Amino acid sequence: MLHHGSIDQFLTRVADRSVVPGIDALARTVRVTAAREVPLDRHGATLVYIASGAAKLVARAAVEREQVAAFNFTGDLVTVPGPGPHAYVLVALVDSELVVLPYAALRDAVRSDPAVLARLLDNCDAALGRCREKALMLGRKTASERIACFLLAMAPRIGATSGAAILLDLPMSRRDIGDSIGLTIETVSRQFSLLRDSKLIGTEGRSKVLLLDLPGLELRAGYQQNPN
Amino acid sequence: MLHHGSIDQFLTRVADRSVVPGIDALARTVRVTAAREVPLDRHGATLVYIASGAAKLVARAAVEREQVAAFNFTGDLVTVPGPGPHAYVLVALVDSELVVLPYAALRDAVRSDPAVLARLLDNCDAALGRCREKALMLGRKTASERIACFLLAMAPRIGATSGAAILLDLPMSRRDIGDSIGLTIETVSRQFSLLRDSKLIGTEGRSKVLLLDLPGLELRAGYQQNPN
DNA sequence: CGTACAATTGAGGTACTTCAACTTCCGTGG
DNA sequence: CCACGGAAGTTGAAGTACCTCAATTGTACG
Repeated sequence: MLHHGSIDQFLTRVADRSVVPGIDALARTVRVTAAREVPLDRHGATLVYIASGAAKLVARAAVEREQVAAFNFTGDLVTVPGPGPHAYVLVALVDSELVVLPYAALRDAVRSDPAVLARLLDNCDAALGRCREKALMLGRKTASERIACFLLAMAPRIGATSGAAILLDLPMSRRDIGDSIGLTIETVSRQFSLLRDSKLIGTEGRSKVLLLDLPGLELRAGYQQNPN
Repeated sequence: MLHHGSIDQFLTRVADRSVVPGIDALARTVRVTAAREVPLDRHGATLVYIASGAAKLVARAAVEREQVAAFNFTGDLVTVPGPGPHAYVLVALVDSELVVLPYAALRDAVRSDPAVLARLLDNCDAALGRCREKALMLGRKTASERIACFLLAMAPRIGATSGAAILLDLPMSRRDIGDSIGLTIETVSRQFSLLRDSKLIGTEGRSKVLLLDLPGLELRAGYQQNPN
């Protein structure tokens, strides 16, 4: 039986094997071009696997007031919440290949499959951990701390080591960054300039950021060493 | 074999049965009095079941700058993150009975137990959903919207219907509320006063809040009906 | 009933936003 | 290859929502 390549990739990465009973009836492969919203069935939560590309999970607080709940990259698994007090949409940041599944139906299909459940739980734990760090940032950090936190959080996810420095090729705009960390584009821009002046980062073009001084950035981010 | 009552309760609620192999070696029952930090092994993440009481999960952004990541109540399951860029502690809001387990060891013990994994996943999904709503609130809502959101979020968790209204007996202080929604105690207090003046809520003593007008509060909270 | 702490209320300060103008980047077409 | 044009980003000046500091009032516990 023939699978689309993205679903194969999803199965081997998420289930550690090529077959999950009933998955073909659920999974749908979608190509989405940059800046386009991922089309979803809106009857409940949706699970999206990013076979390639990058996306932002956006919550609408009001017209012209959006909060980026998460950025996700190739290989990531995202759950998009269903109906609730606020509407969530997934928007591609670059041309992307995605596998889309209704979350409830998937959960039911893998109900007695501990390996897949464990994988989903790992993924959810990681997302929760990142979301808590984001909440901390949004609630109790200054603008300059937020930018440093943001860059440090991106480093392990999309950073490439470049000598002693780390190179980030950010697929999101200043507006997306601002919507993610609760600032305006102007404030984001000013803070980037300040970090550049402090020699903590270097920039190249619109999207490339070079993290020059990680300890300095961690200090700026207000990272507290866990005292234990 | 004799279990402590709280562990029994944990097992029947989380595993839907009274036995999980190896659980006795892992689980520890703890009584914590109000305002006390829950003692945890700090080698990794910890799972805490609240057999009775209430607790706040606190992240330290800096000295005198705390963010409440979550409030949890009787019957809730909380994962406390282990070492990372910021330190997390769980603090009892009232006298509480808790079951404490090292998360990694528990995960290993239930590795091939789909029922427990599914329960943990349900719990994590719910926590992630609430955390995302909190991030939205912290990033893009005004002070008055935040208070309304907070009260509406508490309603289904600890609210008691009182005629057409909902009565909340809040176990947390104004400072805790402020640390949860990213405001100072003074701003929280002022917003409570404004809501009272608008007849959207009533208050009684320090802790009791009566939600008088849910549609009005939802409007004030900036809830967007999911358009689908 | 008195004390200690929590909450409220007021006045002034500030970090970030808003509004505006300018500059840079980069894809497109000459 | 270079020039053009529009969007993205940067920088500056003024405004505002929330914070900080301070004093008062309220609440619950001994």
